[in-house]
Amino acid sequence: MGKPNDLVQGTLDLLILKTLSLDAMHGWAIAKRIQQVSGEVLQVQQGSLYPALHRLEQQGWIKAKWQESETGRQAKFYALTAAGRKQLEAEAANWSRLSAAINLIVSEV
Amino acid sequence: MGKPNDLVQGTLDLLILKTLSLDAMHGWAIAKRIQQVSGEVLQVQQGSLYPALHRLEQQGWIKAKWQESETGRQAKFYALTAAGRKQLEAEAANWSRLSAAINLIVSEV
DNA sequence: AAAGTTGTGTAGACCGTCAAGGTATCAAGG
DNA sequence: CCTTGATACCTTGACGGTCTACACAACTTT
Repeated sequence: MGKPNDLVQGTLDLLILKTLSLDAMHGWAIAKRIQQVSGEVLQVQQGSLYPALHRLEQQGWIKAKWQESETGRQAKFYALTAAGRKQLEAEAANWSRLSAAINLIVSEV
Repeated sequence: MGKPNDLVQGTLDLLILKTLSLDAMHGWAIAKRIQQVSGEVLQVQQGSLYPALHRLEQQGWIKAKWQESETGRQAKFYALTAAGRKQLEAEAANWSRLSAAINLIVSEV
């Protein structure tokens, strides 16, 4: 099933921020949730996930805290910051703008 | 105007193929047309355009022919091949699939 | 004469993703 | 007890598409 690309380049930050806006969770859970909600279409590789999380944390858009996971193990829970909420809005707007523009082309007659 | 990214990474091939499916045209005109049809949202830089055209030609999806442009100058006109039409279908389907999946996440409540 | 438009092209840097590996803990099955 | 699989974190290196910034050429406009 894994088609050529499992992600659209540049949208991972948006996906993570949006997912975290619903609930704080750890990296592993974020990946699982994106995969599940997208109907198994989007696959987040760990080599994409963790660098992205560190990137977002460094930008101050998310904040990490070690906590016990549902399975009783220590896991790094990420939560959206205020700046992250703003960034999410900006990225979501940008995505709408760009995907709408692309659809204009694709549906051209 | 010029936001961070003028394109969504990985969609340029689709945009070019789709544009050429309506009419054979030269590179410069392709870029202008994408920009115009998208309402000036999508900007195709020359450093993206020409490599992409060469890539597509090498894949056998488009074919070049020198012809006189509307302004009376020589220009390289590109036309979609049969394989290119197939590729366009595949890329369009993939875009639908992926963008729909992303929208599922983004519009999550 | 200079500047702008059309038109093609390249070089190098940038950066996000992917493939592939590593570490560790815990649960379940043989 | 030992292995397998799931959970959970992480890094390294390669890859590839896009961007910035150039260069070149011909023709038009100011």
